[in-house]
Amino acid sequence: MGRQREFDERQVLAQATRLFWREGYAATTYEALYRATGVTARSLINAFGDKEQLFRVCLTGYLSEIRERLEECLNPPGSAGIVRFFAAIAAAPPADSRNQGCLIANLVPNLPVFDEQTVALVREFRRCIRQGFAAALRADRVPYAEQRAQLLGTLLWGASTEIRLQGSVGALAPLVEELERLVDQWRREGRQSR
Amino acid sequence: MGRQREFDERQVLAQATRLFWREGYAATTYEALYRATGVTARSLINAFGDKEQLFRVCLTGYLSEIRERLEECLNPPGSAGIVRFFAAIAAAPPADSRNQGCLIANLVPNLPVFDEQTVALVREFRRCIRQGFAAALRADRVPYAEQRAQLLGTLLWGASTEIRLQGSVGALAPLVEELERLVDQWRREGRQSR
DNA sequence: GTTATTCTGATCTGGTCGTTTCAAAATAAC
DNA sequence: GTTATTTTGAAACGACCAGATCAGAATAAC
Repeated sequence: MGRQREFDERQVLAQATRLFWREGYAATTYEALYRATGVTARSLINAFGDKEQLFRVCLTGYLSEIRERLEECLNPPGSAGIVRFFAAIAAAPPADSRNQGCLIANLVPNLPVFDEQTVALVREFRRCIRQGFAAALRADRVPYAEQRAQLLGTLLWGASTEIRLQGSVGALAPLVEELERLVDQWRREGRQSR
Repeated sequence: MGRQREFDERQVLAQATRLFWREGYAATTYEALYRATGVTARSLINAFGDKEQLFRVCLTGYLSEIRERLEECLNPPGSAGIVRFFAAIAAAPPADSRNQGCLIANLVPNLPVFDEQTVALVREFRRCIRQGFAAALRADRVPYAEQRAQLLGTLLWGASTEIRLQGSVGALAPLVEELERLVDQWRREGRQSR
């Protein structure tokens, strides 16, 4: 019923996500969104609600992509999957938005300006990562799995900062290499304690 | 010559730093600065230049404080100092601004809005941390010192994110514990390879 | 075709914020 | 005391931005 929408929601969301990713939430104006998507502010608000709600839709899509990627890497289960996950991040093509760091990590310093639902998404992201890492470590009977999963989760936040500061995922290679040594060591501990 | 300043610059800078730390650069308005310091926008601009220049003075003070703290912890030299450094961060009193994460790490996601000189400060911070960590590892003949220093530096960025997300340094305790195990292990490698 | 509903584009509005202007006040040098 | 210089407060400026209003266009149900 009524006039039908003139734009493809998925396409618009993808481009909006890219913009939010590169410029940040606050710096992304409706005008910039219009330039990037060809959709006017009025229509965006009509379709998705206000700016933060639109942003939240983008965040939700991002979160499920990450979740998917994490599950892929952690299959077959085991701590090697953690290294695969970091390596996959470090392998983003040069023009990819991922060279801007993690979309979700980037908003942590600005959390006070967001409402509860958005904050909840950030916490969900963290929980998801930490839980995945812990399961992977337990699969290899690595001791202190929870604590080490926390350390790896913290390291992932840091990797995002590092990427954002460099503007590219390139500098992550040595980190992945070192991470591999670390996880190998933990896996050895797991075999000994069996 | 001329009328003398009616406020104590150091005191104002300290309070401005606290405000920037808690609210972030963009969210800190001149009016908030006035409420916190009693100094009007006109006077601040007169004394320190525009908002970003004022911020940069705060950043510079913060940077030298961190540098000092790092040197303290890394004395006597050795990898144990790294754990001391992280532990010192995790020991901030509840009302301390440090419960808001690292002042410098917090601006990385918003780097595009800052000019070259401010970005340079961020890079200087990173260089300083990484170099300190590497020297500490080399003192114990830990192998892969540079790469591992990079990993620890990345972990420090992540710790800031974690603190900022939690609003307190409390959740850092398990991380420090795990870090101690990790550094101990590296030190053992150093002794073996000697 | 009619009606109701939804979308779209142009234009406003209300508000915020960083910075400037201007004049007055205060002080140092002479 | 006079002059030159600097600081201060109030008000105003100019830019920007998120979201609202409103009328018109398009479309689906009937």
